[in-house]
Amino acid sequence: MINYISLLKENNLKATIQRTSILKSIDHAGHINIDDIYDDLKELYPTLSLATIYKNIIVMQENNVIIEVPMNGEKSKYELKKDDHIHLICQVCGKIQDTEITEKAHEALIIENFQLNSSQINLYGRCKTCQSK
Amino acid sequence: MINYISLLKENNLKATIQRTSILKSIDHAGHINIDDIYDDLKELYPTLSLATIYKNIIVMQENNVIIEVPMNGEKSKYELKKDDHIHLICQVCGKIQDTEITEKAHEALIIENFQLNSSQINLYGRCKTCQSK
DNA sequence: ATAATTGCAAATTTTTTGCAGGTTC
DNA sequence: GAACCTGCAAAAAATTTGCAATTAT
Repeated sequence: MINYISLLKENNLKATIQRTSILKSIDHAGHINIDDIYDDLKELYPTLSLATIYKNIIVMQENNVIIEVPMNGEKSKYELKKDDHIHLICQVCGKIQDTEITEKAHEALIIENFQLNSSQINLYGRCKTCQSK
Repeated sequence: MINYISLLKENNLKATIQRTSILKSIDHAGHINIDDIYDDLKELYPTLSLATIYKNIIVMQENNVIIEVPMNGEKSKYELKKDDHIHLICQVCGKIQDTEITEKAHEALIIENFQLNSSQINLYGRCKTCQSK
């Protein structure tokens, strides 16, 4: 159970209800875009504005609370900041699942003459559930 | 030397001067976004419109001539269609370099319960040139 | 000759901005 | 109480659409 208030304060951001709600929405969804965050929250917080979400997505990225996941042919999604990992994106149901970068994979991505800092790995295919259909 | 006319025709698209020019622009740049394609071409073809570029980027993606490369915090870039590969993105100079997915890396990305179809791997760091600064 | 494509302008959608009032620490 | 944050409305930026004229095959 993540404490969104501490998470924000640790990263030098004031803990407003809007920010904690956005984080909760991202956390629950795993990966979610701005419009879906808005849809998710506007019932509970009818005065919440899209502009506020946009502003906070920017500032929370800058302060390392969340990470952008750019998507092919659709709006970027966002996830809570965590160590580099692999996204398994199901082309049937659209679900995004996280999986760790194994030691073996890590070694395989050591490339000559390139000083690696971070990685973004998206694998497209069929998830377990959609394979049995 | 790529023949853009054949490339288009092989993929069921009419070879217009606008399309071949866009492909030439993408090919020369390696990875380029829509605005930069427009800037690149508008001097040579002053009547070329951004709308035409947008329309063609969509149709050329659908017909497997080009691929979208979604970018963090900026507009998507496009590249000519080719086998899956790794992008080495330099965080200093911004340059994007392609490198092949080795057999070892390929094996390391075989993940249980996921039927892999294609991959998108972006590695962020420092290119060779920027390391020696 | 036919069907598809272009370029323009207009419409729509997405994102950013300015600022008065409110909130957090 | 100082600094920051929110929500609104308006502005700006990005993308899509409709259609008459043009072009590719």
